[in-house]
Amino acid sequence: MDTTQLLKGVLDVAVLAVVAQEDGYGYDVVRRLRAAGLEDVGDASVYGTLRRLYAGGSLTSYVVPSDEGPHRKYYGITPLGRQELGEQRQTWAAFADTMSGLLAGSTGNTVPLERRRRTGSEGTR
Amino acid sequence: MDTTQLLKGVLDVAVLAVVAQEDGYGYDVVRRLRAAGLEDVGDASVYGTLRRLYAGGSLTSYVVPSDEGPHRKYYGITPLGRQELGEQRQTWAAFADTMSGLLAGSTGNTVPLERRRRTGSEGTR
DNA sequence: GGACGCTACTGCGCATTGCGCGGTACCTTC
DNA sequence: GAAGGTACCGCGCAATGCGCAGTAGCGTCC
Repeated sequence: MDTTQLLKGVLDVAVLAVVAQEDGYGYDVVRRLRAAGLEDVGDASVYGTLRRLYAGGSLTSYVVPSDEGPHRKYYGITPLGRQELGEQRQTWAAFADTMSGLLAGSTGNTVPLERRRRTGSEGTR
Repeated sequence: MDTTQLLKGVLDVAVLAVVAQEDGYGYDVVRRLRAAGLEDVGDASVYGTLRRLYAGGSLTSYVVPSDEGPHRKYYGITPLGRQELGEQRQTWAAFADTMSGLLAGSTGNTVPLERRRRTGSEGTR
């Protein structure tokens, strides 16, 4: 449902990854992200992220006038951006691993009753 | 790094998962989460999450006076919580999968130069 | 030719959520 | 009785994604 919160801190890597594959302009990056599976990503979020990454030195940018439509602000990844991407990917991998471990403990419904705590259930005191 | 943003929207599942395994009180849940790998989780975040989940009906709570120390506010998972947990786990799995696919595209440095420069973006024309 | 629609980007303000920090309180130990 | 670990709460802040409105170029349809 609310995949929105899951994007926090991940949009950066996602955008970096997409741009690293090939330079792209905002509108295009949005499409590519959605095509990649992040279907609910908002365009404003992507534009904002691009600007932030650019401001942080992870991306460069150049404007290309379009024949059919408004100009396009292309973004390309910088060495710093590539480095960031590398680190972030690792951070993500570790994090995802941790989470998978955590979530593996409870299969949603099947719970090893053996270790059930006697749940005191003391009355309210 | 700043794992803090990655926790967004995930702390909920994490806490649910931990409590689903066994009832626990705030201070304890914090320890368990940290032990599970979320070492940087703040206690205030956990307490807040517990309260939020409780308010949402995913958790029940009962106070147990402790012999050595302050009282402990135990939390247990409710059927609704278990359901939430199940859904969330799936959401997470799907999301993680998407991300892994996205990040797989760029190995940080190795990029298939072949597809460089193009962005045709098969416009509707 | 004006309305409409798609492309493309920007700015504004809001909502969520994790966190630092300070405060309260209980209990044990030196 | 001061110190320290346990245990919880509330306040206010910061980061970030998003909806929405606005601007603008260009093509199409009636």
